[in-house]
Parts: sequence; structure tokens; C-alpha cells
Amino acid sequence: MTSSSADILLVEDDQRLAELTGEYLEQNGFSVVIESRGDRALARFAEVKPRVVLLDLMLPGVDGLTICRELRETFTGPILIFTARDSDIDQVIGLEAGADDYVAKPVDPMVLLARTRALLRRAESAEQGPTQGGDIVLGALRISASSQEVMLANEPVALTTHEFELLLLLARHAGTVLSRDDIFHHLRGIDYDGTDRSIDGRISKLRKKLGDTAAEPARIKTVWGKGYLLVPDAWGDTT
Amino acid sequence: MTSSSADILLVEDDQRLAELTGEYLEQNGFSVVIESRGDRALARFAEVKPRVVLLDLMLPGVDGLTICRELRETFTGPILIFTARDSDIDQVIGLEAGADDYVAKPVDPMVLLARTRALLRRAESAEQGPTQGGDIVLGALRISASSQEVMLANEPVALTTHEFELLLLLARHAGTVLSRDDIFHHLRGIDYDGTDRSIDGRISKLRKKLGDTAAEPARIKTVWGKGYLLVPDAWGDTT
DNA sequence: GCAAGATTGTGTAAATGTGTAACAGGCCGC
DNA sequence: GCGGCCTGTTACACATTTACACAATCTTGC
Repeated sequence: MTSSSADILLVEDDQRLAELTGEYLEQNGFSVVIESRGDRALARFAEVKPRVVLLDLMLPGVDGLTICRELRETFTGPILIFTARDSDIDQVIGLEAGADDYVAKPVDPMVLLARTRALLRRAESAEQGPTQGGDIVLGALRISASSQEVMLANEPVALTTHEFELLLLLARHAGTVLSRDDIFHHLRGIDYDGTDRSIDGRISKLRKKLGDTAAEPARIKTVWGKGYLLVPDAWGDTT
Repeated sequence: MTSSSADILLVEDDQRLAELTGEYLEQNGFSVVIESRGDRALARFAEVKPRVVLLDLMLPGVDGLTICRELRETFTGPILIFTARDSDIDQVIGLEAGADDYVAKPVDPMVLLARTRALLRRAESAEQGPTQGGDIVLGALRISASSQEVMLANEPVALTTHEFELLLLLARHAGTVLSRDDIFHHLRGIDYDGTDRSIDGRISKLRKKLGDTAAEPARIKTVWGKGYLLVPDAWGDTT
């Protein structure tokens, strides 16, 4: 389940090309999963949960554009189409199907890498949102990123560095479920191995310090099987 | 004059090409400002404050890449480079200079339009925050994909992960019959074996939690021999 | 280098979700 | 109305996931 997550899902039926490309991307720091069958692309996507999808259109059996559209129903991250079908009109159709980029084959892996990076750069910098730099205020909760201080109802809350960073992460994405995998990526830059319970421990401490209980968590909720979620409006009045 | 704002800043020294392209973009709903001199691009940018910059690299006097880098220091929106310099390595350099896309000249205005739209789509949807995209509202039913929360008539409905995903799927395709096979594909990525009753059970629980009865299902209907269907307008008034 | 504190990993009981089987009906063509 | 197939519902064994205490390891200030 969470066991096989990766940065990039590469959907390409030409085995040799796929492996070559995948290797190049991996040499440059990405983890890659290759899927050669179009009809399994969606299933594989659900399993791998990649940050970006590289999609060949010419797949046996299934139309790549259909995959692209169906992906877009659930996936907000970047989709890059790379294909031999390279007329102007094909490009337009591909982009309107929801793709973010459209590259003609044959494509130098170097170019693919540069474009993938450009897509991720944009998608993930935007993800952090405009709250990035300064303070976050949610009702009576105030978090100052610069001074590493947290105030709740005008009382300072003493947090350790990691507790603070976890809270900050949750607050930046307030109202969004963050999986343990997300949390590991943001806080440590590594994949979650699926067994580690240290996040749980940190959440537990955070809840205690913020006056929340696991039995009836109003502020930091557990979304079973998914992760944790900071509730935006459960922090009392701004005073 | 200084107040002249526009959607697109087009930096291109070939007068004829610039006008042709600009016209096409304007016909498609964008306001365009053309700047032919590279050394004035930054000043013009500050004046126009466009949502996106289309940048030719081969400008007399100034290096387009330098403009791109300098733009990036203040501009977070999309930059698209279109140029005659089209080797792989040029692309990589352009993208690493902070550009979001790199297109070879000559380029069909249609393609330029499609790519501009794709860039804006991503840049501006991200700007609105992550909660925006995944929400579905049908009358008094509100589903938030990002927080995995369901509200019915302003009351939260407690659903398990699978119940939630099933409801989300039905709601995304509201008004369309989804077969068990469709549901299996979307939720588990595998074929329906024809005997599994787990979907039925989940539908049953969903109906109960959403105040629907199987005898007279107004909200989630059974289409006999086909599958299930979420009725779009059976959820009461928006309140 | 020491001690206090922070961080990470592990074990385990408890909580929660899930498929399955079984039975009771309902729908359909004839 | 009849038989065959499809669906609704529920209970329950089973699997998964979580909370939290505790121990091991790592930092940090002094």
C-alpha cells in the first residue's frame, strides 16, 4: 500500500526506452515506477501516488488521452505527455485534456528531466501557498514561523523544534489531510517506511500541549487510514 | 499609461510575428502588450504587471535568458520561452533559468495559446489554495476531498474512508450510472469479479448515514442490473 | 564531558474498518 | 405465479491502524 510510493510514475510501453529513461531520472534523485500497460495505469497510480506522471499516448489498447482525463479527476499534480504524435493539433488536444506539458518523441532524457523539474518546481512551490513566509493565525492560535513561537489564547505554548515544525506543517495545510508519507517528505525528505510510529508520538504530544485529547480530538483530527488533519476553525476566538 | 495592465506580456522583436501572435491571443480573450526591445522588457513588465510572460530569447542587445532570470526574482507567474534556439541543451538551460515552458519557433499561435492556457490553469488554480479544487456541492450536500469531510444540511456526516471514497466517486459522476465494475476500477484498480457484495454493503451504510432508505431511495438510486446512481438534485436546499 | 532535554524507534493494547457469508426479500421474463 | 437472478441488510471474524508509554540514541548548552 504505502509501501510502493514514488516520485514519478512513468507510463510507457516500450520496455527498453522506459528503463533507460527511468534510470536517468533515478540517477538524478527521483524514485521512478514504470507501468507499461495503459489499462493498469490508473490502478498503478492509485497505488504509487506519485508527485508527477509522465505519460506516453501510444499505448496498446487504451487511449492515453482518456487516461489523462481520468487522472485529472483525482490528480492535481503535473502530468507530462510525451509521444510520437506531434502535430500542432495533437499538442492542443493533449494540453486541453489536462496535461501540463507535451513533448515530442524522441526526447532526450535530459530534456525530460528539466521539464519534470520545471513542473514540480511550480506545482510544489504553489502548494505551500501564500502563507509561506510569515505568521499563521487561526482563531486564537498564532504561529510565528520566523520566531518559532506559538501562542494559544494569548498564552505561549512551549514546543520543541520538531513539534513546532509538525504544527507549522499541519497549519500551512490546515483543512487538508496529510499522510504520514507527506509528513515524512516535508519534515525529513525521505519516504515513510510504513512501520514507523514516531509521528504518532509527536502528534500525541502536540495534542496534549494544545489541549486536545485523542478520544475527542477537535483540533488535530485523525483521519483513519489516511493521516492527520488540523481543523482550521477549532481554536476559539481571536482575542 | 502607467496603468496599462494586461494578461500577457509578449517580448518579441519581430514586429510582424509579434502582431500576428498578439492578435490571435486577443481573439481568444487575452489582453496582450507587446515589447520589442529586450532592454526595456523589465521596465515594461513592472508597468504592465501581466499574468504571464512570453519571451523570445533572440533579442537584439540583451540576452533573453538574463531577462528570464531577473524576472524570476520578482515574478512568480508563468514564463514561457519561445525561440529559434532549439537544441536540447538550450531547452535545459532555459528551463533552469526559471522558465516554465520552452517552445521552438516557428510556433503555431494555436499551440502558444494552448500552452499559455495550461500554464495559467496551473498557476492560478494553485493560487486559490488546495481546498478549492476538490470540493463538490450538491444542494445541501458538501464534500471536501482535501479534508475528507462531508456536510449535509450543515451537519457533519461521519464516514469511513471507503464510504467517503465511494460517495466522492458517485458525486463526481452525479447523474450517471456507475456499474460495480466502474466502481471497482476507480476505487481499487481491479476488475469486478461478479460476486463481490462489498459495494452493496457500503452503499447500504452510506444510504443510512445520508438519510436514505433502500425502499424509497431518493438520493442514491439502484439501477437494476446496472449499478448505482447519485441523484444530483435530491439533497435539499443550500443553506 | 556531562547532564538535561530532544528526537527517534519499538512494542502492545485498544480502537476501528473491512470483507464475507447468510438470509430475506425484490425484480424480471415467461 | 414460478424459478432464477439481483439486491439490502446485518453480524462477526479478521486485518489494519492508532495512541501512547517506554527505551535507545542523538543534541545541546555549559
